[in-house]
Amino acid sequence: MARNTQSGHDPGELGELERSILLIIWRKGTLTAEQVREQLGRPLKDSTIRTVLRRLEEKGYLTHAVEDRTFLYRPAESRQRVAGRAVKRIVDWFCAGSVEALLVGMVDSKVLDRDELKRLAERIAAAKSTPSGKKEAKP
Amino acid sequence: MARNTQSGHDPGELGELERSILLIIWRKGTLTAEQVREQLGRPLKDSTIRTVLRRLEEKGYLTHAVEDRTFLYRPAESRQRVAGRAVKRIVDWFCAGSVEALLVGMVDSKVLDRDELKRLAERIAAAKSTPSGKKEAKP
DNA sequence: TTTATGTGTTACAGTTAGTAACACTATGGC
DNA sequence: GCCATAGTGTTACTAACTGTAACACATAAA
Repeated sequence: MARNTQSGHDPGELGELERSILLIIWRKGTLTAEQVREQLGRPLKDSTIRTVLRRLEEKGYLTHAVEDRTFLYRPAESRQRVAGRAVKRIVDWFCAGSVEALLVGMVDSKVLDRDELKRLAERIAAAKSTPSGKKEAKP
Repeated sequence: MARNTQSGHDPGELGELERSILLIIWRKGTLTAEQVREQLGRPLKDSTIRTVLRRLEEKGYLTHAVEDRTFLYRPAESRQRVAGRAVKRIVDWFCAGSVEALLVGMVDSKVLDRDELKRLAERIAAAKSTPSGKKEAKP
């Protein structure tokens, strides 16, 4: 046996190419395989691109709609949402579920500055604590 | 070609068993292969345990000292520090380096509650902004 | 010297990501 | 109606990584 065996999908399982492609789609919104290929710097056959796109869809990161006989791929979830879940996984694994421990760890490993954290927290709390109609992509 | 090809080490690359063992060592501090085996619930041969321990050391998560002809494994880094770096990787990949975006994502995906975030931030800021001798494991 | 106990080496199988060829199908131009 | 083109579906091969372990070697204890 080998490799993760994770139930749900979550990044970290993404390879380099998958990630690049996913990022491109997040950036552009909706793309065909061909367009993705153009965006990528690397010279890859389009069967390659399409295989990766299909896998990303299987893993739940993308969806597609068929328009005029062509697949239009779109993100199935926002970048940040995916990132949020990825972090949750880390928190569960390495911080016994304690977000606080994680934040402390981030401060420790200089990923985040103490003061910055405080500022951000305030900003975020302020920005959204008043659900002033601000629509929100839901689960 | 396949699998990550990451330069530095970072979790996410850890398999289930590796993670379990790493967690045990973080919990207990210093252990021999045998002790690790006892801690694990599963019935694994000790060559298995030792292989995994060696790999974890190669990856930089553990160190060992030889005492009386026996290997004593210890964490090379704290759990939280490793978690912090893992999160940084995610932030870089999926949030273009913006921790703020990540925090927002966490709030979005319900990993973290807005208010909780604020409380934690304050607590953390308060707890350590006065480096009152509180020793700290350094990089 | 034999026996434990612990280490080093080597290996094999399963999974996944990177990469791609090839076959099949509409669709538009001639 | 026939063919070339564009796009899809299927299938496959390889390398890397993890889980799992056997086996050989060394040394301390009995």
